[in-house]
Amino acid sequence: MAKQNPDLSLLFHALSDPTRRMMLTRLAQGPAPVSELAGPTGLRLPTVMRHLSVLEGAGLVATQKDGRVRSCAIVPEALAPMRDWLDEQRALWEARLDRLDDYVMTLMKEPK
Amino acid sequence: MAKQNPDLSLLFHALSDPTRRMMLTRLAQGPAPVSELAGPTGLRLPTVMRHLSVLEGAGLVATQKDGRVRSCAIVPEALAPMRDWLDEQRALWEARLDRLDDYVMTLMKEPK
DNA sequence: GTGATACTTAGCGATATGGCTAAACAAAAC
DNA sequence: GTTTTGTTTAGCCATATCGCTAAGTATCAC
Repeated sequence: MAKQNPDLSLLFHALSDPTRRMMLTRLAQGPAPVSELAGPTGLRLPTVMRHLSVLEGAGLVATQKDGRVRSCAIVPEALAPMRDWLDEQRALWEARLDRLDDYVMTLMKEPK
Repeated sequence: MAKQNPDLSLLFHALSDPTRRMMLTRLAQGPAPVSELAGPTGLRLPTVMRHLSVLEGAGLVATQKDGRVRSCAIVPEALAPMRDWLDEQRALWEARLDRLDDYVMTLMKEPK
């Protein structure tokens, strides 16, 4: 089986961890250095670094180093593929429900 | 750290695998027995069963057994929490951008 | 230049994940 | 009642994930 949309896999996987979602939510309020990101999690810095790199790998967060401080910021457009998938999926389901409607209508109009 | 929304974690995790997304997409066309679900994946049945139970655990799929056949169907409303999270997150980001605008405006209006 | 600060790298341990085969089970089909 | 069909369970293997500590490295403050 082909890999088909590894982006989505990375994205969903990045979001599947509460710590990472917490970090994202914090970053939604504005950029922050790594330690400030780590604070609320109660986790050690290396652990947080790992989560951060997962978020970066998924394209959800961009970072840059300023002196000895690494500043982290959210990448708003990164969620677009997820939204697209969601919409596409909903469209498929609705199409199915429509076809089901048609089918039922056909049955009802069936002579006898 | 508290667990905060394990539902979301389950949901995102379930969606982070291409095989599971493929299965979902197939199910969007209508209910299917396990073997039909397995076919396109090229994976063995026990493997597919595992994926299926992850999807079930996340509430994305409901199944029922009819004789020796297990019929699987999508649960459309299961994606709602994800959509909510997405919207909430977008709201946060937009709020932030608004505040940034305000800040910039304040700076511009600052008398000297 | 010495020390504190802010990461960063290396590496370990426990558990989870994703694939498999082999063997069991249960309902149909014959 | 035996065989086929459609799962299901048990268990193995390789790799990935998530936490940690300990020991770097690189700036900044004195």
